[in-house]
Amino acid sequence: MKCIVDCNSFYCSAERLFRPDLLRKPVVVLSNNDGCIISRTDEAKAFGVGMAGPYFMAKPLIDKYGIEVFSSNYNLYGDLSMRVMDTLRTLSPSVEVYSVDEAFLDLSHIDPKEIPAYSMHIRKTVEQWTGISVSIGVASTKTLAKAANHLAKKNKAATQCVYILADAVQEQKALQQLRVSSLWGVGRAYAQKLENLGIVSAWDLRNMSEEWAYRQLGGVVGARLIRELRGQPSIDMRDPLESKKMIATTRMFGDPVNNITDIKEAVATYTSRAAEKLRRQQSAASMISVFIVAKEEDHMADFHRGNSISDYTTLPSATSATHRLIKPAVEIVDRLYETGTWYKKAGVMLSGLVPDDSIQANLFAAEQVNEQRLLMDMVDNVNFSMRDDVIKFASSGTKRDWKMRQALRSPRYTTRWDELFEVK
DNA sequence: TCTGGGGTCCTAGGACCC
DNA sequence: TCTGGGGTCCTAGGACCC
Repeated sequence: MKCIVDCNSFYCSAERLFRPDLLRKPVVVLSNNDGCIISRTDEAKAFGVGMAGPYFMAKPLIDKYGIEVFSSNYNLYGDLSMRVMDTLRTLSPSVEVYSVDEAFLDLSHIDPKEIPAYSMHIRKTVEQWTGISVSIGVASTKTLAKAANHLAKKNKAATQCVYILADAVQEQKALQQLRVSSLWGVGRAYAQKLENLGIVSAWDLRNMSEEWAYRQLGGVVGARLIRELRGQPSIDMRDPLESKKMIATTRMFGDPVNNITDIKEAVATYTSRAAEKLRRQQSAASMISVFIVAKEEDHMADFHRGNSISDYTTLPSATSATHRLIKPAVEIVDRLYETGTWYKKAGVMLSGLVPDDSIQANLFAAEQVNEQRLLMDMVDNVNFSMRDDVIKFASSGTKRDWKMRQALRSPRYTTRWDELFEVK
């Protein structure tokens, strides 16, 4: 059996951990730049606060009901996420971290009769060890486990946050209750298409043929979805050692920017960030692309499809050295930038990733390459152990007008000595 | 006035090769 | 003057996820 463990309102729960006064109060957490609501507690939801909606639109509701608001604090969430995942790894030999707040567990080592008790044990252990409450779904496939999890969350009181689909009868009952739109793998576009075709419940979809799904729902992906819904495992557990195939760092600016120096500073900074991620997984990149997005005049326009222009450079040889990536990145900015235009966002993407050959003392690499790698390791270590970016490249700038807004961030209780939680 | 960031997989279609 | 079939590699774009 496959099990999904999902932290309840993760970012909000993380904030509450250090603010027990907010325990049963409505709380929301905002995206970078304080733009959207990306996490909300059940209490906030009950007041009608929507998910992923713009903050400014929910503001009246938030003020009216005195909802507590936080800017996102990724240092805190990342640290708590690690603790949750470490706990899960003591409970199953096979754990796939699916996102910052979710993991799949293989429970084939547990006797089927023991699964309800074991699931409850997982939930209680994580809560006791980390203070984070989780919801659990268990079923024969990942997709059905996600569906079970959805039902566990929908009625926390009755399910105690655990829902198990042990046989075909329970699967049918569950799928009949779910709309297609809440299935894992069915997004907005497909949900609309399916409902137009009169396929409303997850059970309706389960009863369509694989060939039909192949034609209507994106080829092999659609056919696989049908098999999963029928209880035929078709999405395997992923190898935890797999590394990323692309690394990106992209941000909205705090305020729109119209001079090339600011944009180059931002791009240099994002490149440093991306290069750190690259070195962490011991890869080197052979291609770098940069995009910048102009601020559109029409605010009603679909903001996700802004006027993005991009270009890329293929590097003479794969590298993970920050300075060798920054140079081509800012050269791309020169090609893209148009005088007089206001820009609101930029991003850097590293691809064509290969294992880094220049790691530590590689006897076969030129001495100079090893030196670069050692320098980078040193920079990473200092930046990790001290504060953000104690050491940075001059091209990243020092004043950073384009930096994002984070007006309401909580202290980094668990990762900064000077922001530790104080007990009086 | 104000709408996030970081990923994955898949398909279609063009360029090129023999 | 006529002009096949099969394969690979690449990019762009669409769909999805949290």
